[in-house]
Amino acid sequence: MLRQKTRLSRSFFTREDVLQVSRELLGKYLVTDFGAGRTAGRIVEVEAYRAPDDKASHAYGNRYTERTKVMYALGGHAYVYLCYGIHHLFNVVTGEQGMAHAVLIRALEPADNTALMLRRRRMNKIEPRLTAGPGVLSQALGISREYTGVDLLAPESPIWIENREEPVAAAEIIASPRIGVGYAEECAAWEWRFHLRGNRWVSKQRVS
DNA sequence: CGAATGATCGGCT
DNA sequence: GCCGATCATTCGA
Repeated sequence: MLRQKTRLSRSFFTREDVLQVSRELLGKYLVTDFGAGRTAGRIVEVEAYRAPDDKASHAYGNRYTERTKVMYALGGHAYVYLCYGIHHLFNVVTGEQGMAHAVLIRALEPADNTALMLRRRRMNKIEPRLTAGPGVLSQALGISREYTGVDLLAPESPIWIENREEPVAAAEIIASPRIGVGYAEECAAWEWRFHLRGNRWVSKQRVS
C-alpha cells in the first residue's frame, strides 16, 4: 500500500498547547530541499518552549528583540538561531500570531538521501552522530540561520514537515527535563523534552 | 562599547 | 569524561 505524504497543515501549528504539538511532532518527517537534493529525517526527540512564562524560552516575559521577533509569527514559521557560536538550532514556532511558543527539534532518524546528509556532515558511515542532536541534525539537513523566519507552509518553502502516516502510540513517548536549561530555575525541572522510547537516534543525555 | 553567556559538539586523554 | 572551540546576542556602562 502506498504511503501517503502530507505536509502538516497550518492548524496543526497554530494550536495553543505547545506541549501537545511537541508530542505530535514525534514520528513526523522534517524535510529540506535547497536544490542540491531533498533530505529528510523522522523526528524522534523534541523540546517545548512556552512563552511568556517559561524561563528557558528566549521569549520569556515576551522579550522582543531582533533575534526573537520571529517567535511571535504565526505557527508554522521556522526559528533558527546560533548556539555556542557554532551550532544552528532549528525550532518551529507554534500558536497564533503574537504567541511566542516554539518547539526545538533535537534528533532525527535519517530517512531520505542519507548520502547527502553524510556529505554535509563529512562522515562516511551512518551512525547516531549523523543526526542525534539539535546542532548536528541542522548540519545534516543543510539548515542554517539564514532560514530563520521561513514559512514551512509556503508553497515554495525549502523546509517543511510531513506526515507519512506512521502513528506513534502515547506509550512510546517518554517525557523528561529539557537539556541544558539549568539556568531556568524552577522551569528547568519541567518535563518538556519528549522522545521515542528506546530509539537509537535520540541524542545522548550528557552527564553534567 | 566591552564583557559575559549560552536550548552544543567532538576530539583527545 | 573533560575541555576548548567560537560568535551572535544581550545587557549594562
